[in-house]
Amino acid sequence: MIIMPELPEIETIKSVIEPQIKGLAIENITVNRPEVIAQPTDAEFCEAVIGQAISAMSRRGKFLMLHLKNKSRIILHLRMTGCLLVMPSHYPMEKHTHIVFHLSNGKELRFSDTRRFGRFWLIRNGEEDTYSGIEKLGLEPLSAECDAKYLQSRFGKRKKTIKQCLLDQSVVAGIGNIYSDEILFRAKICPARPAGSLTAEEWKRLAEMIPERLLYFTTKNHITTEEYLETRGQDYRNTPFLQVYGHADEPCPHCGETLVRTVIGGRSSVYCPNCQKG
DNA sequence: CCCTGCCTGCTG
DNA sequence: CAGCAGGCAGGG
Repeated sequence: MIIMPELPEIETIKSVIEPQIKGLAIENITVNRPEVIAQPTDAEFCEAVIGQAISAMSRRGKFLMLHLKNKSRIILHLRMTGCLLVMPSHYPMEKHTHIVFHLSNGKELRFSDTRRFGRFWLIRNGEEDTYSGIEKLGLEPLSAECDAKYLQSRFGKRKKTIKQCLLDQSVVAGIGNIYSDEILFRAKICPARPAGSLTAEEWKRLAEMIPERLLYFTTKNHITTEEYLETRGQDYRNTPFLQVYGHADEPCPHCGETLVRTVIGGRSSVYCPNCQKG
């Protein structure tokens, strides 16, 4: 199943890509689609990045960052279909490859993106990032501060549904449409519930299930560098473990009731009407 | 608060 | 060939 990258997938990509590029210099860049570079211009981006070594890679929410030796950083967001691959330069280029970083070991870091929603930003040392949106992100869902008290304080008075709240990156960063459904299923909360109606017990279960599910699916995603390359970074291995997303009209894995698909905030949502009572 | 635009490929 | 998939910005 093709799924869009959320926190567990971004973690997977980082864990596969970082060891392959860390310490290498970016010797040249090929930009096939300049519009993929959102800030600054593609010419300035290349000028600032070429010759720099990559010191580390990190994740924040669904963003990835390449930290360069001169303390500038490349920020990227894969959005729906973005993909990073490290390949020998003679390997056939994936369709929709928009940016290629030519590395000092002869390999290439390639960014491909079918739907072309993914974006790159370059933030120079000392420059404030007012561009990428990374500064507007809320808490990391795996951090200790992201507890029941925090969730209730930020969401507890909202009229919108709890599902829409979980997708609000300015409160908790990294959850998308798939894992919001998976988290709410385990927390036994109907996605259509107004956030303001959740009980103390439900906030507690939700706060527990957010890191539990994200870590679980991150673990299930584990893949070797070779397997990642063979599958062109398209095979997220945790999909067989999804309990509700993609399983509408199938029996609930917990109670057997038929799972229901609805639309909440314009997003396809699947839940169990028995386990997750409205 | 909700809606649209951005994109391509897959499905019915 | 219309409809859908969904992250996020921007606008009404």
